[in-house]
Amino acid sequence: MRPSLLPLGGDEAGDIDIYGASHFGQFGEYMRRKRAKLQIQNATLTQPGEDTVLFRGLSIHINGWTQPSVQELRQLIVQNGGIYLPYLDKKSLVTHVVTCTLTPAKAREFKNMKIVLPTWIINSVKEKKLLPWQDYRYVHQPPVESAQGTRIEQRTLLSFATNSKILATETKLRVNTNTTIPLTEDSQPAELQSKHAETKASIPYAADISNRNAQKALANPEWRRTHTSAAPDFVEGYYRNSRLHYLSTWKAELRALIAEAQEQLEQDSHTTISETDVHAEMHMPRTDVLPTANMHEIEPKKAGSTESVIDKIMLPHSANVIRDQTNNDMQRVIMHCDFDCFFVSVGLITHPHLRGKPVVVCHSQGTQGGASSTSEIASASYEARKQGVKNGMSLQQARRLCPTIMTMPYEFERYKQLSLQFYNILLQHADDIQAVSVDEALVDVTREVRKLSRSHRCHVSSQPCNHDTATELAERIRTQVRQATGCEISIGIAHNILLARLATRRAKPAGSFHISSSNQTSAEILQFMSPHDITDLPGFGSAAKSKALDKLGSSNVGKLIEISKARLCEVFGPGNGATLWGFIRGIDKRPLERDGGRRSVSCDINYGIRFADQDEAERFTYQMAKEVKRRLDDLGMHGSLITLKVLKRSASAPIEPPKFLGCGKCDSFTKQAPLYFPGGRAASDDQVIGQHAWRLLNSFHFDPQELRGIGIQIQRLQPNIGSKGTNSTAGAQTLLSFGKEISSPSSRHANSNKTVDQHGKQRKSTSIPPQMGVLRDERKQDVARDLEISTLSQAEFNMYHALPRDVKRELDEEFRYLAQSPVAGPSKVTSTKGAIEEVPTRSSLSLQKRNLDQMLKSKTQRISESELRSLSIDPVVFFSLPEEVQQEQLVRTKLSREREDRHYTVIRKKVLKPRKSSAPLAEPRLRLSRPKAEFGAPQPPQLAGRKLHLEDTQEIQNAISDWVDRYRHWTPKEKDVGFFMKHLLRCVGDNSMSDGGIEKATAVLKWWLVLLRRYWGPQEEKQEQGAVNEVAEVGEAWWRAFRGVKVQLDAKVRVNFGGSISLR
DNA sequence: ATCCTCCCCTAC
DNA sequence: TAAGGTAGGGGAGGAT
Ligand SMILES: Nc1ccn([C@H]2C[C@H](O)[C@@H](COP(=O)(O)OP(=O)(O)OP(=O)(O)O)O2)c(=O)n1
Ligand SMILES: [Mg+2]
Repeated sequence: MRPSLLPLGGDEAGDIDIYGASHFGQFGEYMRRKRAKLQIQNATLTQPGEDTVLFRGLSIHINGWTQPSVQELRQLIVQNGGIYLPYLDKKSLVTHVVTCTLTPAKAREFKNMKIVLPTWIINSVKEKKLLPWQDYRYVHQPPVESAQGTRIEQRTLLSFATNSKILATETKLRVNTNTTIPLTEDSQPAELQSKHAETKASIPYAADISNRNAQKALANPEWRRTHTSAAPDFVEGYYRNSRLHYLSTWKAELRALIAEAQEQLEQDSHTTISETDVHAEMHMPRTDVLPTANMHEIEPKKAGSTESVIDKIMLPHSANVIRDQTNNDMQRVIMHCDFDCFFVSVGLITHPHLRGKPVVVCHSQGTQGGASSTSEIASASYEARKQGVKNGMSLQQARRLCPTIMTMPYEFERYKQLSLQFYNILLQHADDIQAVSVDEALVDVTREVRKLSRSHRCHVSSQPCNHDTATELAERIRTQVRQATGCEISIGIAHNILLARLATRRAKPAGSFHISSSNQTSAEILQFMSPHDITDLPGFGSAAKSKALDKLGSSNVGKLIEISKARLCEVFGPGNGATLWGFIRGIDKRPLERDGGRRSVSCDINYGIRFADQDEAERFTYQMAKEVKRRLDDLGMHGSLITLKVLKRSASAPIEPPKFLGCGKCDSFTKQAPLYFPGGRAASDDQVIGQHAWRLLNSFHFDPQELRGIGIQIQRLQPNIGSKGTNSTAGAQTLLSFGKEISSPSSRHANSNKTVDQHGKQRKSTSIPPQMGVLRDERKQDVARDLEISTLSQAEFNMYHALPRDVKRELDEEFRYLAQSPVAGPSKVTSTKGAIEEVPTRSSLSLQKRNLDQMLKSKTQRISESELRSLSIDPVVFFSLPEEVQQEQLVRTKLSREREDRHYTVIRKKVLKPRKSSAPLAEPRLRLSRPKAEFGAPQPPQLAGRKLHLEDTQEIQNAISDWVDRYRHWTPKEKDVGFFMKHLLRCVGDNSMSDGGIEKATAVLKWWLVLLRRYWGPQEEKQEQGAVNEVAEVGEAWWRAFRGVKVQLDAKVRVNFGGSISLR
């Protein structure tokens, strides 16, 4: 009865990576890039002589082992005027590849290049003339017999195509000369080829034929001004129509929504449980999953049936078990739920007459574009898929495969609506849920499946229940979704995410499929895995496939199972290798992902970018900045780091790529800078972002006409002052209100009825149960926390515990002690680690005392401005906050202060960057929401440890201003001064060819001087002693630091250049 | 060792 | 004519 795990017959490996093939035209041109070092080394090798022109204009790469050696060949190339390319990357144009042997993967990669034997170099040098490379062409021998006929055919075609003369004078050698390729103007060569290439299409022939349709359109200046990035409202219009933009946006919204629901639930359960005993828990009102639907009837505590009591008491425990321990992985029940051809399914509701036909959703409608539309297909119906049509293909490609194809327009609003209904239904059944995308989610339904099983056993007494309750539940969910949305979903079920996802493929269309850990032996699971390709595994795509093919000889899971874990790690990296090793065996221990809070906000447009001049580019950049700012505002965030990304047409790409107004093959560049606002840390400002972005863009000095894509990313995010700071966004708001329409439902009686139940009002057992796992973690942490807190004064201790739970958790996260074990450290306490026991010194006591006083004051009366300032809190900002937040802020700041003063090692929960859990204690890390509200002012003043951006005067001034300004009430930290000095010293270093290094250092010092005079002018002359007041004391410390740095710099300058730096 | 930065890669 | 966006995992390699 159990489903077979053997591969289905029928379609199989014809896995053409269509998306990869057309995606940005970058194909599998995968090459690990290394930094420029080698190229520099190389430059030093060059000996420009008079007759070194043999290889002039040629860029030659040497692949793999060669005879003679790479070094020798390199020397020959370089000495004879050629450019040696140590690595193939997409930014350099290679003309020839020299090799003795080629792996099949490489052969594919180099398919369209001139591949020659080393003897070509040697003989050319010997004869002092450039010999025809064709005579030395490397011919790849397919390792096995295999019918590679087509490929060889293509090679032949290629060599013919490139057979045209090679002039030694060519500076940029075109890899492909198009003239011999017969193509009509509407059949795009790139797509033609990718269609029947069984490998990812490499650089297509004739890639340098400019798209004539596009050229024609762009030739009209008026058209260009209204239809491309030159248009004043291009950004807005573009985003209204970009499906990928919607996909990304929706995903973020859904994740935020779910995080919010979970957070609330967690809090509720904590509160209840921590204050009550198990009995009380039985009466605990369960909060519905939907944030909006929260007030629900309290469970009529009619613990009537044994069953319900068991549920109440046991379930949290099972949930607990599920949550953390890996050895219980086999017990989880994960469902992967995914709409069948989502956009098409939705579209069919309003276009019922197209049902059963090959249909796609794309922008181009009807006969628009004729047979040559490059419009991308977002979703194809299963009828269309039978003909080979795939999501992501261009319409013209699809028309070639299926001439009768029909199109439907996008209906973005409805996608979102239906998605919300879908999620609402899933939430009714979820212990935990991960939003994968608008049409797809991973749901942990362990609890409900268990419950169903139990009740089955009850009712069907003494039957060894070979009944698949998971599938039963899946079918019920499918029915629910069908009734609510009119669309089919498919569900894959398994005990882990990997298998659930793979099961979904089997389930589709309109079905469910269960890979049961109890019914399937591990051998069967291996058998199930074996026919898959590496690209079927989540997280492994075309680049992974190339690596596998290249370095391991196969991308098939059944073959890869023979590779050792160590080898996989070598090839794919330590993390990915281990993951892959598990995946190949059907093992996947990953928990469902939770939204950890936003870390960056960005917008990119890589379509329709066609500037005529700088002005257009500038205007566009400001449009983008405005968009980014809007997104930040919606999130209530701002950030202090900006990254600009630019796509520039690759030298080898045609002016107009095959895809209409696409970006084509591009080189990509990024540059980042700190983002400063005039008044300090205000909310974001689109003009300021625009200026930064434009300045960065300009710094590349690219021809505006060559630009093909622009992106602005903001990082190091912080909540805006006074902002609620929750994850709720405008989008989430919409979602929430939508959620209200769905009544909270239930599940306790769910097993008694098969219809979508009406008793929704009765109970809410459907809600997520209290998360015992989390609770447990929290308790564990409580211990640690109390330890830490014990170093606080009693008043602080009290206040700490009076804080709202979530705030406490935040503080806890934010300030963890690394040193908790009583390591008997050396009496010297410089190594900040493990110095705990030395702490209770007099100074710390007095510190406590002082804080106590301040704490008391802050509780009873308004804290004074000067006190605030002493904590580097801006009084104006402070008093504008709600009182609770004020308190939180005070405690937060004081905790931080005190601990630092005591030389504790404080691990700041990188509020800005809580990436990897570096958590030294408490292994299962409690996942927390982002800080709710935080001051912009007392930012952890982190100068050291981060890259200093000292590219231009503006940045220099900003960086120093920021530093001095933030610390103006404090003496500068030695560490920061040292860090700063080190950078300056490097500027005037001997080894670096730093042109302008001295100037830069001088500029820095000058600006520093300006600031010091501004703040502490009077102290400049005073030597040591006689600090009249605190301010003067601080000022003198700053001046001392300045003089110290100046002395060091002077010393080094004297050595390296003679003379000293003049600041005059 | 562990961090940080600057990428690449992946997914829908 | 079409609307190839985006957040986040992870790795390489340098800094600390
Ligand atoms: N290259 C792509 C892939 C997907 N999508 C959009 C349209 C899809 O309908 C939706 C969901 O993507 P899926 O991968 O789930 O594909 P479908 O739902 O269309 O088909 P199925 O899930 O049945 O395979 O995302 C898109 O716009 N472009
Ligand atoms: Mg789908």
